[in-house]
Amino acid sequence: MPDETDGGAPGRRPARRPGGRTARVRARILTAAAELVARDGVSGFRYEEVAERAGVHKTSVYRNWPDRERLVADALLRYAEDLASVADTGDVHRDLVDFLVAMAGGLETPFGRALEQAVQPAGGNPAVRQAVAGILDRRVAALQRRIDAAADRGELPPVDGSFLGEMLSGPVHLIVNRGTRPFTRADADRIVGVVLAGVRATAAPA
Amino acid sequence: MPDETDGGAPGRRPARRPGGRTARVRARILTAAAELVARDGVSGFRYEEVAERAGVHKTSVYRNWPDRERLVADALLRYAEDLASVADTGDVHRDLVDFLVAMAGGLETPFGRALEQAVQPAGGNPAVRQAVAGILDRRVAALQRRIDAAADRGELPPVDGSFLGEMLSGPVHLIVNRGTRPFTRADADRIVGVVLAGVRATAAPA
DNA sequence: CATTAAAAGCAACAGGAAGTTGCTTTTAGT
DNA sequence: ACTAAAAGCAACTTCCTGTTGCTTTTAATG
Repeated sequence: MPDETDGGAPGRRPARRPGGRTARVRARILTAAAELVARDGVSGFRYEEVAERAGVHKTSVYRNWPDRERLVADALLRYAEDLASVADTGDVHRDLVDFLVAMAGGLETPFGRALEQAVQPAGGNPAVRQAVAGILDRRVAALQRRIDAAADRGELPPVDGSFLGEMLSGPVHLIVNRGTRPFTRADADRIVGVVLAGVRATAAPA
Repeated sequence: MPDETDGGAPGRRPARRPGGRTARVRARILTAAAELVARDGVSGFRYEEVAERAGVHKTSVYRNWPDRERLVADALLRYAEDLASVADTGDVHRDLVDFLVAMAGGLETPFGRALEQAVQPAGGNPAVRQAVAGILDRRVAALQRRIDAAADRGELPPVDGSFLGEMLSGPVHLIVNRGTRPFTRADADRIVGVVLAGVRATAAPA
């Protein structure tokens, strides 16, 4: 995650110094920020508390991240790597159900909620939103690959993978975001069942 | 101290006065708050600006709504009446597509985004969340009635209306919330097509 | 229409976080 | 070992939140 590597022209010698202490300080800040964002949401975490928790002075936080939104985004991105992946056991239905259950689990996490909040179009730097949206989309991409594989094998008719991804994950997001009831494996099973049946029926109308 | 029930029963005569000016002031505050919430999101609107926009003194806002979250909720609820309804032309598919398009239109509104934000489990008074969730759910209820009507006529197999509602509106929320591309009637048509086909296929297998 | 108390207006607070600045100290890179 | 980049530090200013005591308006009541 090199963000501010030199301006560009190599001419200047003045020696930037991303090593050693600086790197340590930045890492601690990001960790602290991520924890606080997960705890308090995107709005609601405080610079001073970040500094305190990171064991770093307030000004160091401000000077490294003059933009609050960027700090949030960098913190989220740093911890966004552990995303659910999609297995390929040969049984599409089962693989998709597993994926949805894993995805729901991730979304229910405080951290997942923070990510979710960060992509909301209301409020927030557009650049940040796009960055976070990108990492969420990587999941969909994995899903799409799995679907394409199934289509190649004839398990499914050829379909638009991103559309199918939306059909599958939309209800999951809805249920988890509302938070009024837990998302269960039975939910995932019903969703996948209806969507796959629907895709098969509409693609091959007999 | 005969019948000085200050606390509970409506017996107390000391003349509360919800009429006239008070009502006007409260209405102006709610209007202003709703506009600002729509513009700046749930977090990000300021009491002082509410007061200014309402042409009312700051303390009047604070004294009427000591709780920030309650103010937001009341403002949202006041303007949440104009919700999309579901027609019944006899053609389920068409009715549902119309509904989804209308719903997407509502969600794309700054106001819709604010509502959406208010139900997020992260951050925010649980009571408020539940209130807002309630009004969003009224839409689903209308949807459910339409579906039940179709089932009665044999257009659809008997299904769990709330499940169907989630299947249909989930993808809409997802697409609109991401905000990366516009939601079109073609989207709605595809969604309804797949879901209805899926429901028919899974309920009447073979 | 006069009375009266509820509620609005007003001004002056305290408190806390955001953000800035000038200076000193540490330390990475040569 | 030297030097400048970056961290620490302290002392600000600014803005918003939330509160309080007092004055003025005005809705409700008779």
